[in-house]
Amino acid sequence: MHEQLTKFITDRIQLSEADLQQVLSCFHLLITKKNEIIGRTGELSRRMFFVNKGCLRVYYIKPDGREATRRFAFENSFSTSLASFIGGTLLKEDTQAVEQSELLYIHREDFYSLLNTVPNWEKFYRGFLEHAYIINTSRLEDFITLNPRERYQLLLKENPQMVLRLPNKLVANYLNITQEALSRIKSGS
Amino acid sequence: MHEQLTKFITDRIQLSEADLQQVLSCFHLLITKKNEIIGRTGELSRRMFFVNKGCLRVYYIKPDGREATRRFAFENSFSTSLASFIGGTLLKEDTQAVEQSELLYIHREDFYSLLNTVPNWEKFYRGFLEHAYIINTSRLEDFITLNPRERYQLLLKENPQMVLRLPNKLVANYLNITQEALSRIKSGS
DNA sequence: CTGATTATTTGATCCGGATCAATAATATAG
DNA sequence: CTATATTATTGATCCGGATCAAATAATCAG
Repeated sequence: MHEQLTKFITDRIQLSEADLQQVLSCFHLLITKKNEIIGRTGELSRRMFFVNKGCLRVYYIKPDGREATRRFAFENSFSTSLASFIGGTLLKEDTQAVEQSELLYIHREDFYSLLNTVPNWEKFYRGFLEHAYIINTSRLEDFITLNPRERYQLLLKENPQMVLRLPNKLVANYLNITQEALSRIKSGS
Repeated sequence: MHEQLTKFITDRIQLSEADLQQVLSCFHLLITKKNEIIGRTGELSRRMFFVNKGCLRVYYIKPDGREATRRFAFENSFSTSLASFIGGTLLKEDTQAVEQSELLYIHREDFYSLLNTVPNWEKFYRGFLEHAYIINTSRLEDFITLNPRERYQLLLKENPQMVLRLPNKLVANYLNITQEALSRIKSGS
């Protein structure tokens, strides 16, 4: 059950067997149904998820009820509403399992206490933060430098699985355009 | 010369006097002229800046030559093209002093070697990364959830100095709209 | 101080993507 | 398998912000 997570961690930092076991013991299994919501705006940010199987979607809900997708997380990636997780504050976004998923989650308190008990965990967290920052900055760059068609073409090039695997509706939302607009872009008109 | 920087650091982490001196000794003064460019797209990311006085602007240059501003940094904040700084890779954006500025910079190698020599520097870096992540995510949120007028109103509310201190042209660019559009928004039409 | 450059404002027009609407195609539940 | 709901496509229209243009105001260099 923990193979993928073990690989993810040991690819990034060195851990003694005891430390590894301590880390793994903090993670719990969560099986979700398709479309199940596992984090809601306004709740306290309490968990960080590792995706063993399936896909998570993190999205803002606008005042008019519409959604704006910040991120998708597929197999072998971590996902949390980090901005809230850091301070243990209220969530500003929902997290939804887009597919039937198999997740491993760690509680916020456990995550941060590992920083004190496992010597290399600080380094793991550092790498995690750096990666999260880079991903987010790249996405910000896309929005301020590209138009919708260019954003789609870039996504198709850099992350084809996302276009192939997810319904158009969600891909369009991720690109911050309507599904009608995406449909027209795809048909090349 | 190092008072503001000292305060910034000691507000965030505890350091022995010796450690503090070691950290400060890594920083060098740079006085810039107005509009001087201190980091260019394509160069290696080598420095991180602390703004003692003045203002930095970090912006992408699009294929057609137009610019897209990612960030402004005013007094008492750090600024670097972090995504490139982390890996020591090529810059994807320019950094420009928008005003005559007084900066303290640290070389990338020195910054990262402090992680090994100053016990609490890892914690400082962690806080830095967390803060940078939060800022960037908030900006991404603004772009995917707000329209130009709403982005301006939020900026005026949360960061009035930016609107008051910078030329409209730059504020508009930061909001990712034209200066004509900003002018019309301001005049309330 | 003065001329030249740069920034701002205002107006006219244009255009990409949103919205609204109607089918058609798929997916899902029972 | 079938009925129902959801998603995708296509067309018509609309609208916010871009573009282009011109006049004014503000800055800056000498």
